[in-house]
Amino acid sequence: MKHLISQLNRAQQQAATAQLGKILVLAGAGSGKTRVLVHRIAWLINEMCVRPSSIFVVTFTNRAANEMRSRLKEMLKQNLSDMWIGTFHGLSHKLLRLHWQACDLPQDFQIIDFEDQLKMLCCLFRKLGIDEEHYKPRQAQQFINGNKDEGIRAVQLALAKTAFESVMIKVYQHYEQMCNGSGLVDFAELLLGSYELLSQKLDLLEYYREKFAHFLVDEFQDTNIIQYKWLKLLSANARSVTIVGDDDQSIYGWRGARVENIYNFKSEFGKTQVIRLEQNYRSTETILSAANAVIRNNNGRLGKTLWTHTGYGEPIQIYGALNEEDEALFLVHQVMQHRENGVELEDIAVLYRSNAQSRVLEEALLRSGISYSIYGGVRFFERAEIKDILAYLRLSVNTSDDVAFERVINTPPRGVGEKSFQKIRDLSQTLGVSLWDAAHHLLEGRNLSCRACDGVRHFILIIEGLTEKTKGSSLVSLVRDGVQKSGLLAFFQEQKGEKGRSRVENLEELVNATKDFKIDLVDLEYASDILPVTAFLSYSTLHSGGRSLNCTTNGIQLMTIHAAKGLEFPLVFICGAEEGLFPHYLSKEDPLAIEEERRLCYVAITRAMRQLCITYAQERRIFGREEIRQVSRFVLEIPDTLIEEDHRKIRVSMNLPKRMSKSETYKLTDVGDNNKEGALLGRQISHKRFGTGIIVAQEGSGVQARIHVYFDEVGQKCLFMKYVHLETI
DNA sequence: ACCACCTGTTATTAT
DNA sequence: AACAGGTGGT
Repeated sequence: MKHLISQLNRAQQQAATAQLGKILVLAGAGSGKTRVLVHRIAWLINEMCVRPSSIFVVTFTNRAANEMRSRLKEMLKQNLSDMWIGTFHGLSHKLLRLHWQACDLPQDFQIIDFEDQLKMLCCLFRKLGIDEEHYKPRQAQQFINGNKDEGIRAVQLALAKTAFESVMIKVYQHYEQMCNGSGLVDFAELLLGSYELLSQKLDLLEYYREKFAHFLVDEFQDTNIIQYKWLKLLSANARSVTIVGDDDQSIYGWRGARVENIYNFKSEFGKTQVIRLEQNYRSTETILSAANAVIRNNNGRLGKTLWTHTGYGEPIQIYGALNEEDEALFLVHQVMQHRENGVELEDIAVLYRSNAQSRVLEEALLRSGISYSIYGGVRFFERAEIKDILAYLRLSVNTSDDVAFERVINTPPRGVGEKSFQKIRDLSQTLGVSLWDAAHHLLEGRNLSCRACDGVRHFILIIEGLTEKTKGSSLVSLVRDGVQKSGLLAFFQEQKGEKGRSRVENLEELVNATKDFKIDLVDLEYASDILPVTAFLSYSTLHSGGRSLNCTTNGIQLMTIHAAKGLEFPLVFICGAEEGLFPHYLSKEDPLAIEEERRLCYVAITRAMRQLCITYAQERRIFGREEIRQVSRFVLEIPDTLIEEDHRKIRVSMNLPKRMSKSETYKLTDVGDNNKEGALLGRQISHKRFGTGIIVAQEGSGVQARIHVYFDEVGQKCLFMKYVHLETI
């Protein structure tokens, strides 16, 4: 152990070996916080004789939890299955599974994702006859989740002051009933439910307080109100609480996260030892200075400045592309060049603000033959065909699951159309029973058309067949059965083209995935009587993040900045650094939101170890229309001295993207002949206000004629020929 | 009931 | 540019 500890720096050692009690570790990006946490746990076990079963570790992502567990296993070489380690949601889920009876939940309750939740709310809006012009289901979703994140139930809400509020409260109430009736639990409910469980069943609370004496929490700046209360409740008698966080990396305010939690920790938890980790081991000085320069523009920080002695390294490269296709082309170009210089593709990451940006980049990469993998986006378990088959499985364990019923009663089409389904819905409402039961009643009542009757009957048989299999057979054979008997496989096989093929492939991939699925993946090994399907279904929604199931991590990696948090790469590209995109236009009104965007930028920059390249497009297609864009303010906050100045070489040598060259009004030819269009390209010119520059593009004709000029001093500008007086040099 | 086609609408970020 | 929802023909 001494040997292990000696590998840490002073501050890290201090944190890892601190005396029991409350410890707040302010850990800057790349300062080795995971390392500290792992060593701290190892220290507790080895030096303080703490039993693993009394340790409780909370992280934010499954990835972080897995990494920590495997690092610990390697370091300690002992069985750690008694230690509770997981995400807030994962651990809450575990509590609910273990104590489902005390929570008044059905044993096979299922977790619903965002999409399911929204569908339920849409359904509810129709049922309650709410005017969808004025009130949107999306707003209700926000309202409900927002309140749940703060630990507030519908009944606890203050009386409505506005019409809007009263509608929302009504929806919230009905939504709760609907979830209870169907045995469904949403993400926020996992936390709220387990919080209420602990605060209401005092014997359980006592038990867990006794059991867990040591708490460790990662990414504390991202906790929301209910997570904070949950933690506080559980750790009231703890002998040690170690929290790690960085207020500069708080990027989940929109999900209810409160940075204040980290500011108030000292006063709330009592005597606290604060340790700062400010030495960065990840990035070059250049990258770090850029990050520091950007984040300095935020107010109310706890304040810390990262330093390193790894040398300056490469300057930060900035590329202002003509449009998003040019940006993608540039990326391809750069990646190829780096590959020639011996950089592994795995060491390259491409980060962007929103998922929609990935498409153009993907297309360019695909054309160039550079392999890549994408993290996030439309994730595997969120694909329509996968959710369809999961809906069959959900019904097979719980026929009250109305969302699942609604999803697949007529997928694939089996003659139960809108009319018939409405009958089922009506009956379910008048009798106050599930859609499934209503369908049963309706069959007896002979109120359906022949075709619909056959369809419903067939559907019921499929589900009942699957239910039989949930007990005896293996998970694989159940899923394989579901894929076939549901008719989904055949349905997709008949679909022509790329779409149908990929859907069939995905179904096959799902079957394969179930082969090596183990219950302990869900961390539920204690809930021994849980059905394998239920465990699998829970896993599928809780771990929906992450790459598609086949873990091909070769090639460059594409992901949103949010998804990149906690990761590091030798070479990082940040794409779409434009006003309106990053910072996002929905954030620009609110100064606090802008600060969060800036923190996001800080996170993005600090992912890079050796080299950073930032790109933006001067024109981008938004809603199909081309819009002129401006470079992100965050880029302007980076000092010039850190930035590579000579962009011209790249710019002029680049081919123009196909969208441009196809267009009639935008022809480009060799430089040299003044009579041809595009002849001015590459010419050096001087402008009385902007100074000297180089012409990089030319478009339009007559009065519309304009040129794009890259000026040495002020960057790229678009100028109308008829207004400017230029001099060629 | 289902399919093909048309039209208006529209988007952060994600456990 | 993509997508949900509506329309009209089979």
